[in-house]
Amino acid sequence: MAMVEYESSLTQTQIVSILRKHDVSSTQQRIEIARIVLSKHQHLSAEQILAMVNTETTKVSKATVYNTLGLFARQGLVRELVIDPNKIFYDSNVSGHHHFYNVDTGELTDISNSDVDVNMLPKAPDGSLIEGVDVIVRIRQASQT
Amino acid sequence: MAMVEYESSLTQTQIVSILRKHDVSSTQQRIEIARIVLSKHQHLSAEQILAMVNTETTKVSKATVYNTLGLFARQGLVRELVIDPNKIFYDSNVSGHHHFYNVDTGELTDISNSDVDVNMLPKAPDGSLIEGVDVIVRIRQASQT
DNA sequence: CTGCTTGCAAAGGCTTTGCAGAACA
DNA sequence: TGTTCTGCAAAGCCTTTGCAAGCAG
Repeated sequence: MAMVEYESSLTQTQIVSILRKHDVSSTQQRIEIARIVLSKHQHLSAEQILAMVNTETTKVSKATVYNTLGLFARQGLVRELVIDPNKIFYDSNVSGHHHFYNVDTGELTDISNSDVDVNMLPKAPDGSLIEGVDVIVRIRQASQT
Repeated sequence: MAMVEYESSLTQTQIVSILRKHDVSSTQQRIEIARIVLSKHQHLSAEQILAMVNTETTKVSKATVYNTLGLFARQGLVRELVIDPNKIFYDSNVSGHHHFYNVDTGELTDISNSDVDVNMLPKAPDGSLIEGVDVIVRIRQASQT
């Protein structure tokens, strides 16, 4: 009773397929982590993922969680969000979108890409090319007066 | 010989005045740090600032550099840039502008505010208000083929 | 003088690493 | 069976903190 509640339910087979598509070989632990991270679009810290994974059946060590998340990020399965000075957030939504960051609560909220219109005039300097654009809208609790 | 080369030269009096304007009382160390940080628009890590300050006459401890930069940020003298997972950059350019971030080199370059047109459609959720918008354009070395 | 500031070093939080045992193909 | 992966704990990096001595007004 009282089991996990994922929004989208990815089958083990689907997860394995996704991992393989990103050149990540499947292991029990990676599947568990992927299940948490990929099933739902949200922003989780390594610490949170560690906790969520270990609420479940399988126990995964801290080292493996960190290493796996780093691997996932390198392989493009998740996106690393660097917003908070002392925590990396992992976002399974790899497609272009942006974020509200509540500086008071540390809360992170999605902004749909279509809600932000960024007209980039400058081209990347030198011989560099644009890889992505992150827009972080820092918000703060409005004073209730 | 072989002295420092600051772009704009702020006099001690000017620095003191700026600090005071931001409710920061003046001390020898804060003035030294401010001289480095405020004289020129650039992106420096605490580590770099520590090194630059201690190249000079006055020696400032690591703790004081970190604490002072935190203080400066809180008082609006500088802006903390959270872009690199394991380093905070301090930007003396407090006015609205954005950044190129070269993921290969870690290099940070300014984008003038006028070069980016962000049309923010979504309003901040709840009773929150927008404090600022950070746009980070991740760039990467173009493959020379 | 009285309080704020500095500095040293130790502590702290997050993440990475080394290496032996375990799991996978 | 060979290779890759996991896990534990220790190490590492950046930053913060505690507390005594020092400087500012």
